Amino acid sequence: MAETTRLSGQPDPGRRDRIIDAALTVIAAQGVAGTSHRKVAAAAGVPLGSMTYYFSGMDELLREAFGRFAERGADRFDARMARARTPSDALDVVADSIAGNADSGSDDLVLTHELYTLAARNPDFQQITESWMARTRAAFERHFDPLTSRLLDALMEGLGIHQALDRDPAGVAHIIEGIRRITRP
Amino acid sequence: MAETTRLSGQPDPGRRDRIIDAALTVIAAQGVAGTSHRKVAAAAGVPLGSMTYYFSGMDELLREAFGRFAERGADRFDARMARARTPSDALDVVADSIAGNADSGSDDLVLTHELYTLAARNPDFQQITESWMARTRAAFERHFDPLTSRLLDALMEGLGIHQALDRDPAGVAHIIEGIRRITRP
Amino acid sequence: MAETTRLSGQPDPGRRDRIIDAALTVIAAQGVAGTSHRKVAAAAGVPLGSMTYYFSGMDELLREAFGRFAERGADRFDARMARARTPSDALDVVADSIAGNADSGSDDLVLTHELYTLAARNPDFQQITESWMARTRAAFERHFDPLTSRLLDALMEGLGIHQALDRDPAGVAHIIEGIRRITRP
Amino acid sequence: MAETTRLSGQPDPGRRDRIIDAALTVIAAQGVAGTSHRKVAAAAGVPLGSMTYYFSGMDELLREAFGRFAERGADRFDARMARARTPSDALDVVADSIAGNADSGSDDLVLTHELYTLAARNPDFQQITESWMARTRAAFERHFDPLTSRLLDALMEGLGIHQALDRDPAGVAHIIEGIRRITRP
DNA sequence: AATGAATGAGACTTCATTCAT
DNA sequence: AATGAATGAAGTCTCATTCAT
Repeated sequence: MAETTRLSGQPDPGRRDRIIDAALTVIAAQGVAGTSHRKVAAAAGVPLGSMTYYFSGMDELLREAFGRFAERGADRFDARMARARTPSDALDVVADSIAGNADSGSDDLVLTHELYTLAARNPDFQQITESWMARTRAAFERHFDPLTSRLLDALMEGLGIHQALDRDPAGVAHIIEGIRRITRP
Repeated sequence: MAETTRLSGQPDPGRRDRIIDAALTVIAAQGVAGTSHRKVAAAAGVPLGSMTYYFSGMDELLREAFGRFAERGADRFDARMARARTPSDALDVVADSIAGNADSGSDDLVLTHELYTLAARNPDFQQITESWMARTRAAFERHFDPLTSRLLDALMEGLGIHQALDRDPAGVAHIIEGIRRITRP
Repeated sequence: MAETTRLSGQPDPGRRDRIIDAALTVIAAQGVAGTSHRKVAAAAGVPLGSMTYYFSGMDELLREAFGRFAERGADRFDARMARARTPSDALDVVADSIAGNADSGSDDLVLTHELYTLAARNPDFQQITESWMARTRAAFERHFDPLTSRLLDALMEGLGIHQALDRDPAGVAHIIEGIRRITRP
Repeated sequence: MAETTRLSGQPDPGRRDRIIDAALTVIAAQGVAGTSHRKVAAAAGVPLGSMTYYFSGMDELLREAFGRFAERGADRFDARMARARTPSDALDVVADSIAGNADSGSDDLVLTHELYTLAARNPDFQQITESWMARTRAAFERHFDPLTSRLLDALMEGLGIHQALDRDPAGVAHIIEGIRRITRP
């Protein structure tokens, strides 16, 4: 992970970014509960002292990390929806997204839940989920009316979660049937 | 919380239960990440040493606490669905359940997310969510076919989450429309 | 280790003995530093409460355990020396005893050192080593004069220790040569 | 033991060494079984947190402490043997060394036994005793052939131990006689 | 006579944060 | 601007011992 050896005291413009990415890695692996300055510093290959130099504390680090995570998720979904030409294409994208959650230990899934957990208790993080949700719905609204978009978003969320937590997950056919029903006025 | 002074070493049959309930209280307030033996012991009004006397470690405590939480949730939902005489009654129950999530800081919501977060990484907790989901679906299947039950469950999950994380949550009318669509073959 | 299930409160005459033997097993495996009432109780298959019922504390237990260990060691050596008919036989016994220490992790070796360590600091245990030494010398004096016995005992001790701690231990021929020299006036 | 008050966070180059020496003091007084981070920290006059800052755990501390102890012992013996001009001088050194063990509670004796006890079970410590023994023998081999050196070393070891554990220890005359015999081919 | 229940003390360790450099 | 050194607080856990039964 450390590219070239760097002399102490040399400027290192990307360092803050690297720390944020390392934080996401550590959180995915050990959970927010198991994340510490030390572990993140080790994962990022930076001295421990950097942690409180670049971030006021663990909270700021978590906020930035999950902010980036949500933004990336929204960007990705946005891009895929932008490529969809017809509502039918859009539904395929949704079905694919849900089916992609299938393996329960994926980093994305884990991080999503960690974020929701923080958001359930803390307004700072709720703001992150709120924006993410808004962008997802906006992406839907390229193809569907607002109510349908909202319902579709909720169904996707619920199916995605169950997909991951279920030992006998729904097949693609069932997912498509759900999408079909919810998008039919 | 401590009723009568108790002599050292005296049996206290309800103590284990009290600790589990206290754990849920602490988790709801501070999250799994912020939960410690000390805090739970203080909340339960028991000495710190009791914690590892009754539980092999924090893990066992969390497992028991969330197991109880899930069971209670399933019992409650089961009971409400059992009282529903017609599919229409059942849908009312679902709509009520979802709308009940409205306040984002509710203990139930917070605990649910904490549980999902654990389940996303740990099979022991996944087993808890799995059973919960199974019981919820069984309750649905009193009134609907299996596929509809599964979709309804997912929609309820997704709407519930968004209900809580959304700053401008869906109104009851929208929820009902969603239920209507998903239950219509 | 537990033979037949025994009802609580039933007399169990051998229990004290079993605890002492279990203590030696635990000490051999984990050292005095790693020995606790709990571990010994578990090894002996008796309730924890028995420990302080039968023994005033860890000290008494250690004293009894090492007392028995030393006695057994002395008995064994005594018996072997008693079977020796000539001084030459006796020397063979000594050589065999020393060579027997070869594997450094043997229980006897470990326990011997644990005992010496206690004796180096505590008169109670010094009394145990003192008696053991006295019996060993008495066994020697069946065949040798007191001074030779004493020297032989010391050489046996030293060779035994080095035998065990040395990665390239002395061969039997060297041991015999040592015995030859020390017994020659 | 703490000289001047020191501001929190200030470097203190000698501290690691002081902890190691304090550890030896505590071990000599209370045994490995009775040694804890707390006690060593108190003896060294450092905060408890320093213990795991400087040493990965108790094991590393013990290894370093006994490593230093053995090295010092070997240095001392080496120096004394280096001053011996003739084999006869050398034998005097040996006799003195053995007689020096006379008081059973001496720190050196106690520490030696603690070390042997650890070495009997743990290869890391066996390596320490092994090097010590090698250096002792090398010192002997300045004056004697290898076999005699080895036997002499063993006799010294055994006499030293018995000297300490014996309530009626051998007099110097006996010790000298032993040395005389073992060095006579 | 014997023990299950319980706990206070203390074990090791991790950690976020401070501070002089 | 950046960090290595250091520490107090708190974490989990083990333990010997006490006591009512």
